[in-house]
Amino acid sequence: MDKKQEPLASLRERLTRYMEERAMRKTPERYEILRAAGLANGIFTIDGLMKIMQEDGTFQVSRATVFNTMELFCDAGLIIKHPLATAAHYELRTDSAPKAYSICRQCNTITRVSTSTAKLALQNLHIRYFNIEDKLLYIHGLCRKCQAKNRQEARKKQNTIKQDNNRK
Amino acid sequence: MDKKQEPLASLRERLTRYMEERAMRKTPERYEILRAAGLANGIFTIDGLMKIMQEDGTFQVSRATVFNTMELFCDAGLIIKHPLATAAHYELRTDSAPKAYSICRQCNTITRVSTSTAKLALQNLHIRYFNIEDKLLYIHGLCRKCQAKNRQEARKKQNTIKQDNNRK
DNA sequence: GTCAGTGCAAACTTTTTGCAACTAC
DNA sequence: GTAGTTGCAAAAAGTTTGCACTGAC
Repeated sequence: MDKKQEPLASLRERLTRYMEERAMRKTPERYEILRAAGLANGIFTIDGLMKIMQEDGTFQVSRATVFNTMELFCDAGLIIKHPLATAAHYELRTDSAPKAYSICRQCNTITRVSTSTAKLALQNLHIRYFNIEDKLLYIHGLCRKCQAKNRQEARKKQNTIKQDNNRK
Repeated sequence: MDKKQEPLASLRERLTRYMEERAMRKTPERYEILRAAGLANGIFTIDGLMKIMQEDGTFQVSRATVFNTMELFCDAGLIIKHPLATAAHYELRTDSAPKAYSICRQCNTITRVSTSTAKLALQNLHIRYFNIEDKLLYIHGLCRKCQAKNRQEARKKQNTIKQDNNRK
């Protein structure tokens, strides 16, 4: 069995249990969307998920249903929602361990980063009267690509100024 | 001098420097919006900021300009943007120390929390090739109020079921 | 058979953009 | 005077909602 499918199977069970407890209908759409989220393999957007389902092909679900279902999955604790400036990003939530992400303020790319050091510190962090479900650390800044891009543009600009000076 | 005004004065200077370096216009609107952000005293939204400026009265700025200016302030590193599910929240950025927030998944309230323990662990956290500007820890879960509210509703529901059973 | 859930389109909210008018330089 | 900014309104993008239809129970 594909190793990646294991957490997905667990999530599927949790979804079933969640819906049964609340007497909700176990529609094929809901399971299909969860499956597609598994195929996404990491962080994804609604658009991305729609594309995956279209390419995968076997099943068509409307955009509105995907939105509604994502909210259900969030409430059920099956996915994590990252409400970024551009569009909400999601990812499967296989455990409740603290997670860290880098977000580039220029290209808005979000990337999961592994920070075992920070994780340990955050693990036993509590807040009085607040029932913690998730700890998400967002590290904002400039990614490698954008740093390089900016350096190059600064160089170009510098050259233009030099040319201007030579012309005088 | 009002103690609270000190960081604001520093931010004003940084704004001036930022704009001068880029030959941007030091318009009264920009300084006025920064002042209003100081009056907000914590985390605020665009709507909240507009209201503050209306009540404060001396100056009127259009919504679009506030949005544009907030982006400028972000780029200048004067404010932190929290792109939440409901609407973006902002706050003045007086230093680059790691910050933590609790966000209730039910009422969407965001609150700054002091976590000296986590701060220390996050302080010396680095990512290869990534130029870190801010570290924001979001702690998702249920706030005290919503927990109480949910408990109360569960109790009410339980009573209804009991009544149903008695009727039979 | 019933009603929760879906699909579609339309509404809604937040944010961005185009353009004329303005004003800081 | 000129070009960067503002204000307004209109557009865009993302998300939510209303309603008729469908299918899970």
